[in-house]
Amino acid sequence: MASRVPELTATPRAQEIISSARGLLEEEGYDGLTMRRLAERLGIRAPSLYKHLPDKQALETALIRIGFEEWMDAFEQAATSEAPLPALLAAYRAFARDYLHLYRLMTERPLDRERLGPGIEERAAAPFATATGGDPDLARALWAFAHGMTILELNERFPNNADIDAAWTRGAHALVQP
Amino acid sequence: MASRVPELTATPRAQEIISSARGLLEEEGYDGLTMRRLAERLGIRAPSLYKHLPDKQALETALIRIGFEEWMDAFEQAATSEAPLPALLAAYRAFARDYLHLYRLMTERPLDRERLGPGIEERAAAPFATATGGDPDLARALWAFAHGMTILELNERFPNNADIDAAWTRGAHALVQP
DNA sequence: GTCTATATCAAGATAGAC
DNA sequence: GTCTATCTTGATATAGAC
Repeated sequence: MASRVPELTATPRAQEIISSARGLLEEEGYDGLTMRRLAERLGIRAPSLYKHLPDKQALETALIRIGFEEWMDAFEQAATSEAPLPALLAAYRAFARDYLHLYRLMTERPLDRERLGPGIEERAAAPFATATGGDPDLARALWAFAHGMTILELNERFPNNADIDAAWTRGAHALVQP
Repeated sequence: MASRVPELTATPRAQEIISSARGLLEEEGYDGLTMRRLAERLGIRAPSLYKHLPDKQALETALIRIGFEEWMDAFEQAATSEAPLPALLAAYRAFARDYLHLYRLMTERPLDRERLGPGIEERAAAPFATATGGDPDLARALWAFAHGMTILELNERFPNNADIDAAWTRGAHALVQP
C-alpha cells in the first residue's frame, strides 16, 4: 500500500535533499529555491535530484508538511501549558521568526489539500481553539490577529518607532480577557 | 523638475496600459501579469510597451501607488464616519474582495519606498489610528486583525462551515470596546 | 546515485526599421 | 507608436550513459 506521507518513508538521500532544501529556502527565500541551486548546494547536478523526488512540487509539499508538524508540536504544547495564551502567541512569533520563509510558504497561498491530506487547516488551527476554550469565532479572530501581526511586521509595515511588543500585548489582552 | 508621481503625469497611452495591467492582474493573478500578456491584451507586441514604461517594475509601482490612493480614500472616509470602526472594517473587507490581487501585491512584500516615496506605510495605517482615537498600539492590533482575517479567508484557511462574519464581529468588538 | 546533453518554455528587455 | 528580430537568462524536466 502506498504511503500518504511520502517524506516519512523517503529514502535517506531524499531526506537529505529535503533538509538541504529547507536550509536553502531560509537562506535565499522562495525565489532562491530552485532545483539548480538546490543541487549546487548538495554538490550534484540538478537532474540527479529527480532520481529521488518526482518533481519540485513534491519537494514543496514535503517542506510544508514538515513545517506543519513542527507548527503543531510547538503550538499544541503551548496551548496546553499553564498560561496558554501568552505561551501560544510567543510560540507563534518564535516560529515565524525562526522559519521565516517556511512560514510564508505555509501561509501565503491556499493549501494543496490533494497532496497534504484532508483536514490540515483544522489541525493547524486547533491550538487556537484549545487556547480560547473552544470558542471558534474567538479562536479565528485570535489566529487572524497573530498572523496579521506576524506578516505586517515581516513586511515592515509598522513604522520604525512602533512598539510591536505593545501591539501584541494590547491585542492579546483585548481578545482574551475574561 | 521631475515629478515624483510618474503615473499622474504619464501620457494617456501609458495610463491606458496601466489600466489594462490592473485588469489583467485581477483576472489572471500576479503570475499572469507579464509584459507579453499585457501587450496581447492591448492588441500590440510586448516591445512596444517599453516606449511608454521604462520597465516592469515601474508598472508594478504604478499599480501599487494607485492601489494605495484608493485604499486611503476609502478608509479615510470610513474612519471619519459616524460609526468609524464597523465602517472601516467593512471598507477593508470590500477593498480586498474587490481588488484581490492588488491587495496581495500591496501587502505581501515589503514596500519599495525608494519608488513609492517616504511615509507610505504611515499613511496607509493612518485610518486605523483615526478609528481607534489615536491609540497607536490598538491601531496596529486592529490592522493586524483585519489583515489576518482577510488573508486567512482569501487563502481558505478557515473551515467551510466557519462563520467568518462572526469572527470579524467578535474580534472587532473585543478590540474596540470602550 | 550521478552524470552529460538536451528539450521545452517563458520571462524581461534592446536595437533598429517603419 | 508599433513592428520584427533577437538577446539573455533561467526555470523544470527527460533520456540515456556510466
